[in-house]
Amino acid sequence: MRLATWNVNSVKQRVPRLLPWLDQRRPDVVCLQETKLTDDAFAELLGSALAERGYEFASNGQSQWNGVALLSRVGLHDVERGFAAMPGFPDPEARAISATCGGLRVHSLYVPNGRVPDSEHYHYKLAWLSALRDSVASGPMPVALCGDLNIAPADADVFDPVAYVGQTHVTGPERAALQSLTGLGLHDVVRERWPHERVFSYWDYRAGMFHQDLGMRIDLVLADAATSARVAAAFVDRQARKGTGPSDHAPVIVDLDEAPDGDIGPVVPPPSAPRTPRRGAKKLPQSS
DNA sequence: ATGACTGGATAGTCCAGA
Repeated sequence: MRLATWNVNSVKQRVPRLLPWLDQRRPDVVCLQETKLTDDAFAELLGSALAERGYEFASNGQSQWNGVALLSRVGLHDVERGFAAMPGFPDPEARAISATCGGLRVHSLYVPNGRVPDSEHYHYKLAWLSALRDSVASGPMPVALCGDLNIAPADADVFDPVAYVGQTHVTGPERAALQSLTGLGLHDVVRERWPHERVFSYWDYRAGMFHQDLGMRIDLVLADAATSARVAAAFVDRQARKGTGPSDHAPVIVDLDEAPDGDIGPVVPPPSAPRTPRRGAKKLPQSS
């Protein structure tokens, strides 16, 4: 099962990148963040294109800001928007959706930015993460938390740790909140696969930051031990950050081998299009 | 150069992102 998460920075603007990416990468389950559309507008924009590709979908959106969604062609059951005791600012925001897909409880998360350490937004971020932790602790297993966590887990996850001192995404309390999540027994599967490599998932649009690979790794997949033991490949799809009209985030893709007790796998057969790469296509980083 | 880019809402520019 191929699981992916992507902060698309407006799904309306990203349609010309999202649909070809679905056709090329053929993920079974996709977590989207920053869709920036209401649920009605999301269904209107993508409903038929997703159905053609065999995806069911569920979104939790609002106009203008935030918005998350799940796409799946391995089932989409027990959809929950938000989570128990999720704080608002002050009203609840569209930052979380979860569902059971192919036997896995999948969460698509867009953690609040935090803006400035010790600001109201920052404390909101920490409270939101704390409530998420409690919700996941009492929720179903196996589980994968996927999305834009807006925290760089370690100094190696930012291009210049010195430049980030005093900024959000790297502060002690944010990293402690992330550790409280992984303390539930969840594994940061991309970092475990690439323990020493420079791996980023976000690059500022400005000043050629992507071209210079000056970014951060803030888009994460956190999976329980049994699921992380199924990881066959885990990587950032940098190709999706290149070219015309990209998001400022790249997708994170995780391939899971079949579950020992029998993951039913895709319920919709893949289209018969050839899987051979284009001539001149560049190889993606693979896990073996 | 407390900037550079992009998106959304708006109708001039401002807020937000990270």
